[in-house]
Amino acid sequence: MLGHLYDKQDCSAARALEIVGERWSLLILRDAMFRGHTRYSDFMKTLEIAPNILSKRLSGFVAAGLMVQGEDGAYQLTEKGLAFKPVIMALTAWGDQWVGPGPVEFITKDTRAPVRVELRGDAGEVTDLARVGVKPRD
Amino acid sequence: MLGHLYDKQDCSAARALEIVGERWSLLILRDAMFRGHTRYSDFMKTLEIAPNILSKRLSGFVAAGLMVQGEDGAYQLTEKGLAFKPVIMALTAWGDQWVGPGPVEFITKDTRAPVRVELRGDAGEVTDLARVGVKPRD
DNA sequence: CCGTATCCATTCCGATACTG
DNA sequence: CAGTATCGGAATGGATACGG
Repeated sequence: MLGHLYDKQDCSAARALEIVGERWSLLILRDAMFRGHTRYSDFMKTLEIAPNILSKRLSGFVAAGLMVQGEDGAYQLTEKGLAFKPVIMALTAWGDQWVGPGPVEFITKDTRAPVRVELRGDAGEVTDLARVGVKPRD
Repeated sequence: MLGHLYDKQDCSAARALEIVGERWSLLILRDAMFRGHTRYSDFMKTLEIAPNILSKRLSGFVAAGLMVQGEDGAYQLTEKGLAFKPVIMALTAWGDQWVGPGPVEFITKDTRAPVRVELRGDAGEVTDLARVGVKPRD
């Protein structure tokens, strides 16, 4: 974890990045969420990461409550960790469209129907990117 | 930019992170997208970032096509840069729910109606987090 | 085999000083 | 105002050795 590097940023994004903003963090979460990795060695196989760094990241995720480590040593995502899925999906979709196509498509596990990240309003209407801003603080 | 650190990862998310995966990158994009920052000094005011790092990040974004620099020196987001909005929104929403509430709500600029990041299928149906996976490669 | 700890080289980052 | 140069320190990467 980055700790309090972004502490002066009164912003949810900054606080999120204190937990997942280090190198390799997002790729580890991607593999945990979408490749079903749970073991230290699973991540070592797909990520060309230094062993000490992987160890540090996994411990950090446990400390931050994104993962729990079972008695057998397996790292399981918590609800907090699983809730991070849309971030990975949005990042993947952006890379897919603007950097270069990849082999990844998101689907439901049961019906296998495609699923995408979208911007929607209260009534469920799709909202164009350019129209979206932040609500000014009072 | 990180260059080719994640090169072996045949994945859109990894390629995206080579462009936006360094420290401060996402916060700079946040300020460009949601606070309307365009000048070097704008970012210096809200981000407690070292000047050399900010310089490097902004140049990197221009090199990567996320921003263009006008003759007056202002940094403007391109379509590629604007398309990154859902990632910041998803990250903010996660931080808001799981790390601590922030003052940020997303709305449309015209009607001021709330907008959120959602997972939807082809028919527009909302899809639960836990049901989403990736389509296996052929 | 799973995972951790250590050593060292390299890269990255932060603070400050400086230039046009 | 908009950056660039420099330098010390922190984070990272790679190899290897260690403990269960």
